[in-house]
Amino acid sequence: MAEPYDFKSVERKWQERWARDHTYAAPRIPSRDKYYVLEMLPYPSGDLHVGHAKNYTLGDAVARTMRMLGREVLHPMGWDAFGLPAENAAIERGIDPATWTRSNIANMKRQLRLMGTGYDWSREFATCEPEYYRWNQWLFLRLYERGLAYKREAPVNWCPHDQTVLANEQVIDGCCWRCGAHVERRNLAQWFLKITAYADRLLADLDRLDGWPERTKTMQRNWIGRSEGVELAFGVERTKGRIEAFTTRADTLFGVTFLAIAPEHPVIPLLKSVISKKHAEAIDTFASSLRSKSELERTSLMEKDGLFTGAYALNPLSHEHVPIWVTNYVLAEYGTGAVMGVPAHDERDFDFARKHGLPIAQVIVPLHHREALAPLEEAFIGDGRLIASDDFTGMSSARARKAIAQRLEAIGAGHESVNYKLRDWLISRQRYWGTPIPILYCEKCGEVPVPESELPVLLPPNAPITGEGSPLARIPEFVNARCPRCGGTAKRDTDTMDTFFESSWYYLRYLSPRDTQGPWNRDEAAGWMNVDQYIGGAEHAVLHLLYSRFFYKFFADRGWVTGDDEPFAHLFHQGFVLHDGEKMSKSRGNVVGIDETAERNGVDAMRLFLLYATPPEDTSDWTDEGITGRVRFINRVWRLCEACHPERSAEGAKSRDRQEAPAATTSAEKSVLRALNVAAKSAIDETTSRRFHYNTTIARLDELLNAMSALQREAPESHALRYAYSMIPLLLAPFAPHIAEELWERLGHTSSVHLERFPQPDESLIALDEITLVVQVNGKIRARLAVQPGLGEAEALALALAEPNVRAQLEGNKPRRHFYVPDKLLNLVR
RNA sequence: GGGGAAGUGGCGGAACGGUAGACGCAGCCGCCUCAAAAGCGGCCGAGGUAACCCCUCAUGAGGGUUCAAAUCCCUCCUUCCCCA
Repeated sequence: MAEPYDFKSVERKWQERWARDHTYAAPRIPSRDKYYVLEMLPYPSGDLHVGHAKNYTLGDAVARTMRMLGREVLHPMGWDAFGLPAENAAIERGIDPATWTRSNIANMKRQLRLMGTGYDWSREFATCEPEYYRWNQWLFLRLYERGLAYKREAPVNWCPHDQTVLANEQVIDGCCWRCGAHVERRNLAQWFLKITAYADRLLADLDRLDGWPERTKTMQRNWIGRSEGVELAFGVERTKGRIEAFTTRADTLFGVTFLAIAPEHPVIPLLKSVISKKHAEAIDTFASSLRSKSELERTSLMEKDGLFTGAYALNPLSHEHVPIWVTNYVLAEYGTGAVMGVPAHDERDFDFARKHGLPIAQVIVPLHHREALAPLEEAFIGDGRLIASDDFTGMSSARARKAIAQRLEAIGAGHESVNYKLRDWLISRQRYWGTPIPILYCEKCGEVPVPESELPVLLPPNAPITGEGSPLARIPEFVNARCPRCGGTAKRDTDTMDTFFESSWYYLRYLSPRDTQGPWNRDEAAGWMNVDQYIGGAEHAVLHLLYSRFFYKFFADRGWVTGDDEPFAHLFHQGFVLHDGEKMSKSRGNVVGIDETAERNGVDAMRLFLLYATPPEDTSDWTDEGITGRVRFINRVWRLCEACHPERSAEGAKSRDRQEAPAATTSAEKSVLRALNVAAKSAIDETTSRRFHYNTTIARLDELLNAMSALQREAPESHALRYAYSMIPLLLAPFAPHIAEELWERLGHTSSVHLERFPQPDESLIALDEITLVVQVNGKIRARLAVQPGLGEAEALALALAEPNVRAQLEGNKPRRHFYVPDKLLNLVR
């Protein structure tokens, strides 16, 4: 019995060799066909498990295959190192966030190497390094110059547990995305990035992103939420004030029976001048009861409620007086903070009118009707024909929307307008472990940007991190500064940036990670961008992936990047990994770690199993039985190749050159050569089509081993077998890089198999000598004919009609029609 | 409430309108062995048949398009994901 495969020492040996030789280093500027493949940079949370491994294994297999197909591959890795968990560790265990983060990075880097991934580590960086976040500050100032970063007081999502403000995207079901605490509303002065200035381009360019999953694009479209309509003004009676409202249904304007405004609406002080004291007090009570409620509660969870203000507004076209109500479901931040109430034609307005006894005025009827329907049981929300709408009566909804918009415009009471659900991106965080916002507040000069020469504004060490309030605000040496304009005393902004800021451009930093002249080198960016294949979880569909597109468009507008103004040409979302059908979590204690798996099964087996278990986009299940199949595979490869090993010394020198495929004579030999080429074709097709269903490729490798076993039993000295031995390392290289490298070396090669060319499939060796032609009668299989490929239609028909079973089914008749798919099937229709 | 994806043997899956179940896991039988493990070979959707052949049924349910549907279309059911 041959010695068993010692995966542990082989895997360690090659991981060390690859690190020593910089096997996966990419050139500064690509000289030929470049391929930039990137997995979303990880947050250094501590330990990697097999769920992470699935993501990185996929990216690694893609990178290795493309490299072997002759592309110049950039495959970098870094660390999204700012963020709350480091600070929480500081609060809970008194560990310095920087220390905690650094040790996690060291551990995770070790684990990534342990997985046998081929990254260009010379490009590694962590976003918490001053050399990185200085460029965050630099980019912030560039946005600031253009008016794309601005500060304003706004009601914000406040997490009472993490004591910080959250972006809308970080509020999940009314709760904090990180800690799950209930989110409240508060008013604070905050920094925003004006992503809304790019709303139209972010939406329109989705249509060009052919390499993105449709569902991700749909999510972004919904998030941007473009709607076309009319912005119109209602005059407030007995005042000179106006209330602006946006509607997509201008055709229902004559059906307005009330106006709903947010309790925070700026018109309220004006209303108070014309209403009774009792009404004014009631409004205040109502508003204060809502102040701490989250948006979700107000718009979805709470019952629609409201209060008549005592004031009336004037419909600009019908000149009707409509009561003004404050409601809990209209939000000051959305649109104009006011909504025209049309109970007959809007579900929410209908419910509200019923509850509060407001009139329901029908102005739209279905196209085939001429008069109002009997009292409505529910709102009629469809398009139709207008009734009771002055001279717009009789028009279709679509025509009336245009006509009414024009009339409003003519009388100066409105105009056509586009509204977006997308709101500006709030980036201020009252936290320590992030990029300080490079702004000073001078007693004389006001808001002053930190000059470029003074960047980076360093994060001070030894901050008092207690979990309450802003740590930076409690460090006088940090807060107190000189005004760069007047030299007087100034105070620093004590907020840090949302960590999504740094992850919106990190893919550019890999191109020149040590650059001191700019965030990236423009020549290298021109050479490498955009990212050819981006791989990461679907949970980032509207967060990171939208912010990155926004940033990149800004960079393109500034001329800092050239070519396409989209950063990611192709996007792939991998599915996650369960353990025995359950989600992996520390609390369940069912996390399958990288270290234990490497120890027990070897990482080549782990990588093969992760790719083999399911298509990569599907959820997969880690089971102990599942991986045994891949452990067997590895051992089987080893045994088969060891059987050939004694001949190595004699053949070694010869086998160093790429061998020609020997002529196969027996069917077992043909099977081996065919399986070899089929496997190569599968790997190439799955990669270049970007389907990445390597589960099928690995099944083809199983078949190759089966064919080789059969040939070995039959003719152990066969040249075809020896040829297969010489090719197997190349085929395995993208998926099981260690054993591939070891076998390659044992064949006598001195250079890395990962820098070799992948075998090009030979179609003539894939073709079969004899194929099975299926004969159907009326779509049901009635015979299988063993024929030569390329058989003509007439011959096929003649052979089929000679089959007894076919004749029996035809009952002596001639088929009326037939359909012939060459080399596949013949369907006879009776 | 809205949007999206998916339902195939005991299990993971394969089949990109043309032979349903590749490949693996589990199971069963055999070889090897004193024995076991490992390994190697074989069987493995359901029913009919002594049996090979062959026949019938079968891709969540029901309908449709087509010479031909797991695949395309419609309705429903279930599960998962995203958004509100």
